[in-house]
Amino acid sequence: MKKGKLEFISSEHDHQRCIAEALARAEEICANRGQRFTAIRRKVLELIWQQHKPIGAYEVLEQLQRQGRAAPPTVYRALDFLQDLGLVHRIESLNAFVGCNQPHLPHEGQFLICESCRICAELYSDEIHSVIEKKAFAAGFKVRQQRVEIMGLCRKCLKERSKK
Amino acid sequence: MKKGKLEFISSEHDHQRCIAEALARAEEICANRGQRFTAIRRKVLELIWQQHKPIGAYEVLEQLQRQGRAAPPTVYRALDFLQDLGLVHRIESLNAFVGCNQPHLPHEGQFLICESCRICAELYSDEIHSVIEKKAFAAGFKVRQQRVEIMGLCRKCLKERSKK
DNA sequence: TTTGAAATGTTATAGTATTTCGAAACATGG
DNA sequence: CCATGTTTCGAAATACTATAACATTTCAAA
Repeated sequence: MKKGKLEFISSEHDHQRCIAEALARAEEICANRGQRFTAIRRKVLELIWQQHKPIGAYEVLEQLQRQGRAAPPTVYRALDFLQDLGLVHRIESLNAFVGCNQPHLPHEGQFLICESCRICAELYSDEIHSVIEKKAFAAGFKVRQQRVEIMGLCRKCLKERSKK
Repeated sequence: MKKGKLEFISSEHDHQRCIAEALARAEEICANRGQRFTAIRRKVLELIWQQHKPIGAYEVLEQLQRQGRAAPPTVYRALDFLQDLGLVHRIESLNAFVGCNQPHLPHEGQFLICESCRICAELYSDEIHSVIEKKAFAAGFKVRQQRVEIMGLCRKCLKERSKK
């Protein structure tokens, strides 16, 4: 991932490696915080990272069930855990979950969601963050968390659309 | 409502009038667009405006049922209609709905949600809007809609908390 | 007054998330 | 190594949120 400038995932990127890195980061973060990165949690995180698209809890559940029994609470517990550690974000407008690329940095969620291909990328813009903070403060509001969800078309889908 | 600076709803504001104004605005907007402001739609909007807090669809349903039969689709249809006209916004992180103060202006949703008293106020910040637009554009993304949901404490709850 | 479109009624069902309680796995101190 | 308390997981039930599908009614324009 380039620094400073977000790029949508290119089709040629090595996704197996991408997943492996995410799992490695997760392992490290859990270790640092004395949390257990159990088999279920690892599997759920891995399933989420299969694509750069948000995935629903019940979709995760279905996948899990292909290798044994599982019930909704199993998935939701894992998702809660992963969210608490910043490894996964919930996309409110989709009721779905996506892996976080920068779990080591504390940040608020800023998401670009492509309505065509469903890919979801994260912005890490201090500028957006601070403008929101400023405006909220001006209204006498103390911010605990801010979520930004941006719907539209990613670069790739935009290009394809203009071809026609 | 003051211009330029958002104020959280003060407890002494004349809420009956507030509701009446919202209904009058709705009536006008419907008329302008050749849409029917039916009894159900009016009632649902009125229920939503009872408080400046987001209200769930099933809560609206319960209220509706106090004066006759009603089923979920009735409520969701009215909510869809009201959202299409900008009279109501959906707060994604709460699965709930809140009335819009500025339905005549096209705008994206920017919400301040108090986690203590649940009151929800809307920002109308061009600055937030344009910064998000700019950053998305820089990422090659074409924005169709943006949602900002800010969780924290409103002025009033903040003050009360500091008393203790 | 007919008629076609929009709105509503009704039943069923899909989709998302949590509660509750009990069993198992794990880390830690003795 | 065992006892013990804590965390994690299993399992069943249920709550909450939203939509599908089709019948019926309402309304306005021809």
